[in-house]
Amino acid sequence: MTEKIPTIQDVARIAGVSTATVSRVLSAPDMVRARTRERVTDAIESVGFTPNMAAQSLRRRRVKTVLVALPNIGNSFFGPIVDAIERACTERGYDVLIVNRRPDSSDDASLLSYFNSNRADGLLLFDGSTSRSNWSARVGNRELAFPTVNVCELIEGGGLPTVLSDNEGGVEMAIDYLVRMGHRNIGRVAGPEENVLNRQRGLGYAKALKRHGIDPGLQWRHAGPFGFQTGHDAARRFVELADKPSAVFCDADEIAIGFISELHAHGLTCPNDVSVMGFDDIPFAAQSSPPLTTIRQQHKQLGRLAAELLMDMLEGGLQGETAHVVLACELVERQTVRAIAPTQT
Amino acid sequence: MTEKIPTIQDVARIAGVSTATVSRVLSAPDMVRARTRERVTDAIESVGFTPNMAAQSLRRRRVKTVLVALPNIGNSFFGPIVDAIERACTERGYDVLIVNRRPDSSDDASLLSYFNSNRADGLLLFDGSTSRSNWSARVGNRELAFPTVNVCELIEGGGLPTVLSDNEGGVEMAIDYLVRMGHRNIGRVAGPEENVLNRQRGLGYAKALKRHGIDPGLQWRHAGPFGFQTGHDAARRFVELADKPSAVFCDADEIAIGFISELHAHGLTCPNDVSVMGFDDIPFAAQSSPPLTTIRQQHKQLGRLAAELLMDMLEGGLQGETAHVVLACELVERQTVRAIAPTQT
DNA sequence: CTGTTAGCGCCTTCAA
DNA sequence: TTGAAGGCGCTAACAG
Repeated sequence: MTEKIPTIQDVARIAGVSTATVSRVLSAPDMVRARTRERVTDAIESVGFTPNMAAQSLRRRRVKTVLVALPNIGNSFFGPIVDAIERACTERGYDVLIVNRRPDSSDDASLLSYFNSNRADGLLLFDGSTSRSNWSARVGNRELAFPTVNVCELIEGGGLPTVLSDNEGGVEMAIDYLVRMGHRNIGRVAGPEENVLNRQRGLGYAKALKRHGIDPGLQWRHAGPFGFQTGHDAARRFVELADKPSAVFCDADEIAIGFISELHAHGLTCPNDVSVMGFDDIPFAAQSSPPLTTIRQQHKQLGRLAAELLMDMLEGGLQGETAHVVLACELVERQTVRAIAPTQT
Repeated sequence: MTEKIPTIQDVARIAGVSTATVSRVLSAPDMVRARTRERVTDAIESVGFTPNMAAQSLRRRRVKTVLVALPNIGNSFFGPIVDAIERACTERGYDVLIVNRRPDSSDDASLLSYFNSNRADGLLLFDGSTSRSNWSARVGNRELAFPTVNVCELIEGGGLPTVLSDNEGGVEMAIDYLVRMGHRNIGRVAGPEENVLNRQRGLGYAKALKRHGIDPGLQWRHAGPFGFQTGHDAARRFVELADKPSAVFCDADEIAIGFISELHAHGLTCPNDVSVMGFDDIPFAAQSSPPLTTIRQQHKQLGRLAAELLMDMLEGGLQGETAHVVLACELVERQTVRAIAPTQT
């Protein structure tokens, strides 16, 4: 029944050659005479030989595997990105290992162990917690040896190659748009305080407001983790507000959608009572009612570029600088923003 | 800078013991005298030793890795399930490898190669295409040797252990509920024809309708792949209907949400003009406007049970029968279904 | 309780 | 162009 899995030895025996020749046929076919090569190929075919990756990895010291460390696989924002990563990796023969990054303390060590134990050659790291300053502290030690690319978020001062969106510019774009639509009292529901994205987006928010002569410090603000819940919380506080902003920018689509949803539960509607914008353009943004006006990140590109950059590094490219790729965002106008006649605050 | 990664030899040398002893400390500590053990532990600590998994796998013939093959990572339905799988696996020291299952032909072979090449010990397979009858054909050959658990969907006649929801019962529950709310003209937007889920859910749909004296054959129906697009298409056809059903059951939440969204674009509203139900209870279902009434699958449980079943198999449990786990669904009443006075069709 | 030994399957000099 | 041989790092008998 369960026949033994064929090894390179079996192939060699059947083809009447040495294992070295079989190995060459696989990794350097040109070194083998055509006739020999054909016999070997046939033998491989006939027994259905697949190189044992454990053995191969042990010899070659690389496993052709990329580790993807996410804060939360369940978050729909990551779906398309992981999809793109998987595609790019598969194309180049790499496997994709997924781990959920728990906030738990000593997690860094466990990520590193993937490298030390030869389970992954490189790391695609989604991590934006500034509190994790320890990562950068390790740079210069052996830790640096784990080829890593920051994706979407980044560890400031970590000195790692990075692929992310122009968060600051994206938010500016959002605010500019809201102002153009007549809004001058623009609240914000921010992401988690300890996250770089929160900072970057906050910068864009403040910068754009100032440019339009609006004091960012005077605007309503709420912050919390990325997710619906933060939107709910914000909405519950919003409805109590005496002087309500006419528009609210949310740091993430999930927050925006949660915000609108909870608003509805309280009898307010968007965009009649408030205009709302999100950030990300997750697949659901276009489906929610009303469809969400938002800033699009290039999910697919982010994933693909990060993966390719990492694989290039693994294969010896990237001799020079530390790459830092910033992708532009795009305004997606849908129906959660209403034009109003400018009033004073 | 990049110091050499320590091996078991280094540890042995430092601790003044043989590599065998170090190995024992790691896998069978009780076999080692306490004092020796401590010396070894210290040595391990001091050099930061982590066993090389490639070497370990080569010897042990197992890689402690589970392969998860999804039809579409991007689909938000899978998020929570993959999350649960990853949790369960991590708890027991398994890694999770992810592949997107492309509909491309000979994909089966590539999945098998994960086993043959010793990259994964077992497979969690999300596949419900009945056209894929070849998989079952292989059972009995070496193919069977790849320990596999079907999740959510299943390959009929594949004879593989399976973990899924009671799809038939779930849909019955939905229809019963709609009837209870006064609906007797109940359309359906189905999933892809070639998918088992479509069949199972169709069975429940027909069964429940018949039980209530309604002819399933007379109801409006539309089918398409799981995803928003199918909901859109269905809605565009729906608005043209002369005799509109008062309620529509959708085979998936994404379909339902797409349906409602497109309905709105055509000036119809839910539940005033139509009542709509979905299936799955994806995270967004609760956030959409209006919040979606749906049938909940136990995502976390599905993922966890499947993973544990597989790991049990890998570790020698499951000597006996082929497990077939069916989880109950649950009705989640929200706001997309309206009670109406019963009328005749 | 601990050490010695012999590979797991593959790649890669080094010779022929 | 091909083969022989050694070893990657670890584990699992088998001795002691």
